[in-house]
Amino acid sequence: MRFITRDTDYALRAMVLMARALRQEGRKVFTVEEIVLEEKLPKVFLRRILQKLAEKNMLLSYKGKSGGFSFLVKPARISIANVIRVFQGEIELTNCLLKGKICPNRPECKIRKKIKALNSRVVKDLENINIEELSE
Amino acid sequence: MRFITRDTDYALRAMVLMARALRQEGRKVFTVEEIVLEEKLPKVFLRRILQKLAEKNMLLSYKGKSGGFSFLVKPARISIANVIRVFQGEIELTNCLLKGKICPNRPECKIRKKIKALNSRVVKDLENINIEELSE
DNA sequence: CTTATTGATACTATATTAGTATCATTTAGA
DNA sequence: TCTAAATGATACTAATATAGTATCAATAAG
Repeated sequence: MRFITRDTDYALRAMVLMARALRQEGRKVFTVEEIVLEEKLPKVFLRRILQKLAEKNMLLSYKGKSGGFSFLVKPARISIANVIRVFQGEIELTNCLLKGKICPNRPECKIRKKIKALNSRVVKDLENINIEELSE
Repeated sequence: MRFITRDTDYALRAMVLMARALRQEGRKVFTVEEIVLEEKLPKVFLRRILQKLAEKNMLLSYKGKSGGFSFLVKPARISIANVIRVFQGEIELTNCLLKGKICPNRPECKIRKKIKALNSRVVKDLENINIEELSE
């Protein structure tokens, strides 16, 4: 089962790396190249990922020579849930039941309700894990 | 995000239907055709799904004329977790970190530990929702 | 025996995921 | 001012997973 896709995974790793260097060495700006060397990730793919995080106002990007990416939001305020949402959309365990096509006759389906309650807990948990603590 | 695939979804619906008819009318054996008519599902696809449930010893199949499927295990003892496992394998939110390829340098990765704890809770929750109660 | 059923398996279609290629734009610094 | 190093944007390709169809074999009730 795929819960976290590679987009999300790479984004988390890149930011965890950045958060650690920020805390330990005060380093703020990272190029894609630097992160790729540390983490051994596909370069252009990671670039697009960081671009998206910048577009979503988690990171700040600097174009041109000696450019790169830094945090716009403090690592402590970026949760795993936030990152998942950027790349995978809303966290939704009940996809099977919410679309008319698949479950047209069950407006008050029990499976749905049960899974929704579970979903809320999962989301809450994911909201409570942030990049800062992951970097410690 | 895809948590429950259509296999799992159809399997749950078919069994919920069967459990309800069993409780309400004492009906035990259902043909694929009957379930398909009620739930509007693709026939051959559902057949394969029920075959798999039989293979995994949740259902019992009867071949030949007036054959069909019945429960081998009581609906109350079949959890959503059981069904997910049949079609999607072990419930594993940390697929991103457990495969050597993707995360070779982090044997004690923090993200992994956190998500593992979350995973345990999700599994526990899914173990506690069964077909019988879904049919009520 | 015939027919309605499941068993098994090969095939196809579609969607998603993962990644590459390429060119445009920006900007620091020689 | 020019160049090189960086991100921005977008189109393309490959691999994988998901969802389903088609078909024939085996079985067993009546």
